[in-house]
Amino acid sequence: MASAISTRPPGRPRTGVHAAVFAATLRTVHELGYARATVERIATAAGVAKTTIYRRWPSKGDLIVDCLLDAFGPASLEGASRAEIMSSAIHWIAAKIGEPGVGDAFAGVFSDAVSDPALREILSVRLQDPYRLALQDALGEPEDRVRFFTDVVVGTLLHRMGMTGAPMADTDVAALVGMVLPALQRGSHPF
Amino acid sequence: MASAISTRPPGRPRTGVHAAVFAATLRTVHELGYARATVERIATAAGVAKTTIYRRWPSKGDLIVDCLLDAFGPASLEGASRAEIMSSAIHWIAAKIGEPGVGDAFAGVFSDAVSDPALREILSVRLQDPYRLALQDALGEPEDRVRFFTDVVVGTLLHRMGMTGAPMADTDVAALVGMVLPALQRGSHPF
DNA sequence: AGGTATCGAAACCCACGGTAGCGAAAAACG
DNA sequence: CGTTTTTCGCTACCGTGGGTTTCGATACCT
Repeated sequence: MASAISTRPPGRPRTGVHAAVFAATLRTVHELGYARATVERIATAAGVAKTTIYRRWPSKGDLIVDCLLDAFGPASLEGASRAEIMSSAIHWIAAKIGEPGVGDAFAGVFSDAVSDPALREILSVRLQDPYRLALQDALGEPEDRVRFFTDVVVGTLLHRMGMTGAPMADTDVAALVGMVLPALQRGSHPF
Repeated sequence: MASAISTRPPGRPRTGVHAAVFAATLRTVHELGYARATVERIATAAGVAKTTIYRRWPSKGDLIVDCLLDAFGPASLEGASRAEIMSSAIHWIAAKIGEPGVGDAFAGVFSDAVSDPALREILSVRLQDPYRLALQDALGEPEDRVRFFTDVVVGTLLHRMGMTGAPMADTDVAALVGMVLPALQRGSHPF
């Protein structure tokens, strides 16, 4: 296969624009809300043409998911015991969702995904699955249980965000931890 | 104030169309999903003109909220103990969200509300507040606690619905109950 | 310089929420 | 019956936003 990789293709190279677009996305979503954060406005805020955005991301949903992946970064999942791991994971995702723009963007794509199976697939596979698999491994819990805990934690945080417009306060996050941990310890038979 | 009520106003009376529109709304949302359930399509499915819909409901959000109010009906909130009341409430809302069209409509309007403060107000005041107040009364719990439980229960159910496209299975609803009840019993200090 | 691929700008298409204007139909009243 | 009043369905329309197309300009490599 010829010289394969590492040979720079001919023509004008792409300008590195991901970082600027991600920053502009979060900033715009934070200032205007998800619905008013149009691709046009995001492009303008990033100092880039709308067409350039669509050359890199096939849809607004893909852009947001990539932006969230960049904002979340790798999961930490620290802790000596299963309880500590779960606790730190909840605090971690709550803090991330609390960052300006991140929560709005997350709730926004999730909303769009409800009636868009393709976007739902992207959201599920690219954003949630990696963290879910890491959690399964760290906790030694089966897939369904981790999915259940994910529904509870992320669902609660997003519902609060969606209804009040503000991220969940620390005391409530603590209450969430205090509610999930016993269920984790009890095992898979809460009856 | 003259003859006040009970005097029939002149002119052509309105055709009773609410029931047909509500049914058409749930059916259309169930078959096509929230995003494809346009007002135009709902009107056609109800055998009514789009303008007639907008003569009765100021926006699509109001229509959906009214439709959900009609579908939910009054809360039951039966049970001898606080635990039984909470348990029956969770099963009740889970069953309602599981009805064809209801969950999709709920998740859809919730999604729209994320970036639409006016719609969020409608959703909060007309749909959630009545049930929340009834729960506060029945459980004897303060507002913040009931809001927290609402976030957990509704958030979890909607997150599951949004990610999988299907309502939560009974065993998972039971697990949800098994997670919430101890927290309810523990009182407001889960530390 | 020549080849190639990207960039920005502008025009465009389409779907959808929501509005305006109109003639027709349905009731009440004389 | 005709007049009045209100609603009906229909069609045309507007604004916005996601996404595409086209085209000249520009940046890189050989």
